[in-house]
Amino acid sequence: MGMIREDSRSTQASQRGLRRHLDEIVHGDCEDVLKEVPEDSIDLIVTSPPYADQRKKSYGGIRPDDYVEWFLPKADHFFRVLKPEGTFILNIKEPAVNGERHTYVIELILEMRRRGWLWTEEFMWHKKNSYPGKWPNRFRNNWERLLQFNKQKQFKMLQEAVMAPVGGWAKNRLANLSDTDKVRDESRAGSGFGKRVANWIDREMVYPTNVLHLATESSNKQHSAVFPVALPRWFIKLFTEPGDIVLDPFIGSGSTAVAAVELGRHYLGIDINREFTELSNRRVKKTQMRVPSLAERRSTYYGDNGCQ
Amino acid sequence: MGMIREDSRSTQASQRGLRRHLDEIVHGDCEDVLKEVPEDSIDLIVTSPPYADQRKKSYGGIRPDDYVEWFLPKADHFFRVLKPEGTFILNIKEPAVNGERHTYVIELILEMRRRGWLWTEEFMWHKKNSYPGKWPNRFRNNWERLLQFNKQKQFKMLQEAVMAPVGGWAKNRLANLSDTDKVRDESRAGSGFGKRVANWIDREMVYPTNVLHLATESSNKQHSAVFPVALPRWFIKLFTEPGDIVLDPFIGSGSTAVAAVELGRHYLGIDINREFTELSNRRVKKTQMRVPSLAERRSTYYGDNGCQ
DNA sequence: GTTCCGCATGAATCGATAG
DNA sequence: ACTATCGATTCATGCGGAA
Repeated sequence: MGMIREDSRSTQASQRGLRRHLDEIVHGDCEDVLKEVPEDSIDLIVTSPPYADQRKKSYGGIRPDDYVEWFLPKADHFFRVLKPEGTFILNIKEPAVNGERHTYVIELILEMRRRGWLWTEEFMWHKKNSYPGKWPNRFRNNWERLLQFNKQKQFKMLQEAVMAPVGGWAKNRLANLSDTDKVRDESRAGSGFGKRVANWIDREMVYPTNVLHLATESSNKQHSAVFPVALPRWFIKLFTEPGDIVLDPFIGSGSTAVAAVELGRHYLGIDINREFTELSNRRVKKTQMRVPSLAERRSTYYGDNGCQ
Repeated sequence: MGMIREDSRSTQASQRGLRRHLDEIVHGDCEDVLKEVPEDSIDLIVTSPPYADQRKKSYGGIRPDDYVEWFLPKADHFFRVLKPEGTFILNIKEPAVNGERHTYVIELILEMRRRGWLWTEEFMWHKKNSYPGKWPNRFRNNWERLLQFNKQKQFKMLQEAVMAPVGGWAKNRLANLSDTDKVRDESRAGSGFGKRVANWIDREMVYPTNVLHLATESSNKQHSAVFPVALPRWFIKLFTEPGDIVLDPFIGSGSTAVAAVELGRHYLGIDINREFTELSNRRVKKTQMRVPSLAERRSTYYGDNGCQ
């Protein structure tokens, strides 16, 4: 445990079982795949597992009442492979069942604490564009939980990496810039908007809060990613350094791997659905081709957590 | 239960024990005071009880580990006095203790369900002005829970009363228009943009979500209420009709009573701290003097839940 | 009258110090 | 070792006075 700083570089990647899967998206049950991953080797786990669902489907068909039992053995594996100073971010939200919010998420928190996890924080994801709909006894759900678990009270956290422009007009100006605008302004090294952003970093940046304001990525042509890349990106910047290893055991459409590649981190993705692994592998490959420029740009700025 | 509509008017107020305290803020322990309130007589309970605290103080000195035990007998009283179709809104948030979020809130949810409550929904209060500070392992807390409990699956809910103008959405639409579009629109008819926005606000109303964006009234020198009036106001409009009865058993600076008066509902406030009851009684008196005009104005509009 | 600047004010949390 | 107290840190908001 005294060699944390050295471990956090890619020396860990040379370990046998891990090297086999490093920077890959593997098809399989994460419980099986993780058996081949050495203990204390992962810097960050960030994932959005299949939510509990009433009806049986090929993917994500866990009944709410069975969810805790289904999840706990996997959480044990996560505990084993996570570095002592690493972090586990779990995106989850209980559905309404029988007119009530189901209790499996809060039961899961209690059970994970009994198994050694620390429930360090609960971030709130405000989903700015939520699913439409109307019910007589309920409004649309517009938020999800981002549970932070750790193995010990001292964990790696790089708060400066996610500082955001100070509140008010500055934030709105930035939020309204499109990605292409950002690229254009950065590239024209001169008196563009990007340069002024750099000035603000020195003076007018504040630490964020535990509320994240992000829109879901709506209808991306290929895949319907409910887990927007900005979400893993934020936590990867916060809890890892370049060269560290990020694990997503339910990687779905690959957002976590995309974010890891963009930020120069290693990734290990797992999914039990073969189509998803193939899809996300293609998506990550595309990212890797355009990443050299992105890696530098994104690491300098891109530090907002949405609006407010 | 078949006379819900009649009961929801002030006929209930004629019952003996209730009439004694109606439209008053009473000094005492809510467990004692509520013994004098008949069962099934309250339409809405909305409250922000003292949060658990490490240190002992005169007000709010409950230790986190003792909180569930302290709260449950009170919750039993709330259950008794609440009408079958009534709602209980509980504003609460767990502090960080020993590097972790304490679990007493989620334990309380589980215990209240065992005692017959339905955990219908969890609204999220995004506190736009959160307490400052910086710590090595944690960001500032920027949200609190608003737990909704009910006695039965069918409860009174008047969704139209809290519909909000599309405001933010309209603004974003405008912001995303190209510059040339803006110029063209501004040049047109002089008055231009602002007027169009106003038209949209008047016309397009949408149902809110389960995320509320409100700032605390901390900077208010008269009464520094961490529970802003807008919060009880929103739930009173959503879950009661004019003439209904609202209970706040930990009324503090009186925000719930102020909102009830503004909206033409009866209130019953309780607080164990005598200074608070006197303060909030004065505050409510002031509200009652200016309310006749307010009641009409507020009931027509004032329906936003913050930014969005 | 507007706009702008300064200032007080928080449901906070951690780590150190003291009993 | 365990518990109570204290200092340091930090930012959105609304008020009041000034330009």
